[in-house]
Formats: sequence, structure tokens, C-alpha cells
Amino acid sequence: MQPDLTDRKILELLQQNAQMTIKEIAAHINLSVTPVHERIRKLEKEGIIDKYVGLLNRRKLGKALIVYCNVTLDKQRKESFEDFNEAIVKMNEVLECSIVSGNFDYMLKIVVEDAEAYNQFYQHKLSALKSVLHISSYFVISEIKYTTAISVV
Amino acid sequence: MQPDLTDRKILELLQQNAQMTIKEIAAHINLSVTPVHERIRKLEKEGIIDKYVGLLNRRKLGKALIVYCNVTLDKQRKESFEDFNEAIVKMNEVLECSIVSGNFDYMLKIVVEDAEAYNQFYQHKLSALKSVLHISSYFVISEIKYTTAISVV
DNA sequence: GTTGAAACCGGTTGTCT
DNA sequence: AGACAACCGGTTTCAAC
Repeated sequence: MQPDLTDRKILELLQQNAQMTIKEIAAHINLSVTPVHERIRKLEKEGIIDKYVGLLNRRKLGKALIVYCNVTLDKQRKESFEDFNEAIVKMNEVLECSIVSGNFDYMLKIVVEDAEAYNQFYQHKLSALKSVLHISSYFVISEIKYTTAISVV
Repeated sequence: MQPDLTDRKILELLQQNAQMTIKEIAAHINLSVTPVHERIRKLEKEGIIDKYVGLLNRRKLGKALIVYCNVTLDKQRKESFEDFNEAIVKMNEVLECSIVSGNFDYMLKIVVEDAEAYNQFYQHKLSALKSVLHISSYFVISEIKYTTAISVV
């Protein structure tokens, strides 16, 4: 079932701060705790709320560099994609990987310590994959915006 | 202060599931609740844990389309960047926006309902910005990997 | 860092409207 | 479907080791 406006308000709040108490959420949307509690449970059960995670400060952990990169595969055979996908999922430097339309095959987002760490990743892990033909890397100079919250209201 | 190995194990767990109880975390890393509690408080206070958020299932909310796009500004003046940045931060279709090195200025990640919604966004919001010279859009055909967790161990 | 205890508070459940 | 109240479990703080 599709969430109504009240559900969506709850989703907006939980996307900003998963530690809000039900009481606080209830106050924000002028309800009591019971319906808020029921709605959250339903949204979790239906998988509309996928999970709750902690977001870390990259820089304070020495992961200063983000690189977006475009990858083209050697042969666009089914097995090439399968091999590449399987390898990418295991690489914890890769936060995002999607097959895209256009003049290359994949868009990746990679987080590493610094340029040297990226060089290591590039040479020994990414370009080492058999199916990879070409890679273009775009180093992030300044992160203007980053959010995990999609607009639902 | 830099987090030690125990802190990093806690961070790994909280990045996967922010709702783990302190008792559960303690069990995973063979400690009692008191030190785990103290460490988490410290990591939050130092801003190493930035925040806790709920992650939603895009598809179940009708936001089926991800588009990565490259933007080049008309004039690379300071004011052009400032205007563009300010406008982008307000657009809730834009989840990520970074200034990058290379043959264009910005990399964006955009989430919308469908191709028609992207068309509306593209025509009336993104390309409507005065400072924008050129936009290349890459539609996501298949999302292979998406995580918010950076590797810390 | 560990154990144990106590206070507190939010999540949870049942009942009533 | 929402409000109210009681219960339970986890968090939080403290003491002592």
C-alpha cells in the first residue's frame, strides 16, 4: 500500500535523523505515540524503510578522496558484466556502481584515503579486472552536497 | 584522537545497522556494555559518527530513476560557482553534487520518478540556471551496488 | 576494562473512545 | 484510527574492583 501524507512526513523526519523518538515525531506531526509507532512498524515491515545506518565523517577517518569513474568493458558479453559486477561488490572502496546508458558502461563512486591510495586501487584492483577496457577518473575537488534522503512529500 | 581497532569495529557495525543494541555490539566484539557505550558516546561527540539516518527503498516510493550528470558552467567565475552551488543545495532531486577535475565542472547524482520527471527537472530547473553551459546525462539502467558504509578496519 | 545495581526513559502492548 | 496508561527492555550513570 502506498504511504499517505502522514507516513511521508514520518519518512522525511527519519531520513534526517533516525534517532528521533516516537514522542518527538508525534509532536512534529500533531499525533500521539500510538499511531506513529504503528505507522513506522508498517513502513519497516513493508520495506519502505530499508534500514537504519550510522553515517561517518570521511575526513576524520582519513578517507579524504572521492573519485567518480566511468568504466567501459572490453566485450559487452553477459559474462563480462557478471564478472565485473561480482568483483565490484566485493571492493569496499566502491560505494556506488551502476550500469548506465551512454558512451560508457558503468558509473562508479569510490572513496579512498588519498591520490596514492587511488593509484593503488586503480592499478591493482580496478584496471586489473579482465573485462575492463577503459576507465576515466574524475577526482572530487569539493563536495557541495551529499544526502541519503529522497524527497517523499 | 584517532579511533583504535575496537572503535573501528564498532563503526563497522553501526554503519551496517544503527539499531544494534549496545549489548549486541558488546557481544560481537567481546566486551561489556559499559566501554562500548563510552566509545560510542565519544565517537558521536567527536563527530566521527556524523548522524544516524533511515534509508528508504526508492522503488517502493515511486522514485525509480537515478541519473548521473556532468555539468559545465558558462563562465568559470567565482560568482557562477556560488550561484550554482546555492541553487543545487535547494534542489531535493539532487542527492550528490561535487566539483570535479577533468573536462567538465560538476558531477551530480539525481533521483526522480521517471524519465518524464527527469525531463521536467532538466528543462525547468537544471538547465534553467543561468551559469550552466552544458549538461551530459547518464541514466542508470541497473544499480549494481549502493552503500553508505566506508571501510574503516 | 569488568561487574552489578539503580534510575530513567522510550518502545511496546492492551484497552477504551 | 487515535488517545491513554501500564509494562518491559535498553540506555545511562554510578560504584567498586
